[in-house]
Amino acid sequence: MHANEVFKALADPTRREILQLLRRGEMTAGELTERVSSRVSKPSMSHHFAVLKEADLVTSRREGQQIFYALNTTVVEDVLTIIWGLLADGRPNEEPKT
Amino acid sequence: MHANEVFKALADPTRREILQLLRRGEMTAGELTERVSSRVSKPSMSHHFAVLKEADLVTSRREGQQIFYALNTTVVEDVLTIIWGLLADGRPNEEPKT
DNA sequence: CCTTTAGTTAGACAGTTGACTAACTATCGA
DNA sequence: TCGATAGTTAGTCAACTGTCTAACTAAAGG
Repeated sequence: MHANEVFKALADPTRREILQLLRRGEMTAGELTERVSSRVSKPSMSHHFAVLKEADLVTSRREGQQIFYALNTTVVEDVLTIIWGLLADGRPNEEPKT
Repeated sequence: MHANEVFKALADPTRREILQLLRRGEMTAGELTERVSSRVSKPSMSHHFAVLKEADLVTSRREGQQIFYALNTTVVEDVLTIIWGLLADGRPNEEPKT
């Protein structure tokens, strides 16, 4: 698990928004480019997709002219585990707040 | 909650190592500087402490000549919530793997 | 084939980051 | 008050990041 790539990927607000848009299901590059609030160019978006793929946070598949991106849900638990390992160890747990 | 500051703070391996060292309890700036594997200078470490404080990931307190840093454990749940919100929504939960 | 549409790759450029050395501030102890 | 110790602040610099435009690749449809 590449913690460095994952956190660097998450450190950009546009990329976090892409991930949020993908929570409901896969979406094409063009659709994501239209919906992202920062309204960056297609090449910039393409770059962000590459970073997210490098971090293994999304997968892609081509269908005709379009490329569909989707959350790589298998990485979710890994990420949570890393954060937990970074911040929540060392002492017995506090009372969980639900 | 400043997601951007938090993720930028977590995107550096030295800072993640600082957080890991702090899991067992508070530690002085000097002690952290000695123990960090990248062996960077004191000013560089001071910079990292500032970034971590800005992200509200650590707290500090002076005791005599030394400054003790500690994990801000109250932010842990917030961070986990952000990650969960970014990556784990949109569909009914899978079977939790415990 | 040629054109259109969808997306990526290449290259440039400003802004940010992480590192260093040098100098400064703060506290302790004699 | 002087010197030593612990950290921070200031200033510099190379490397990295995010953005853009221009040019390229891939597929569809006539």
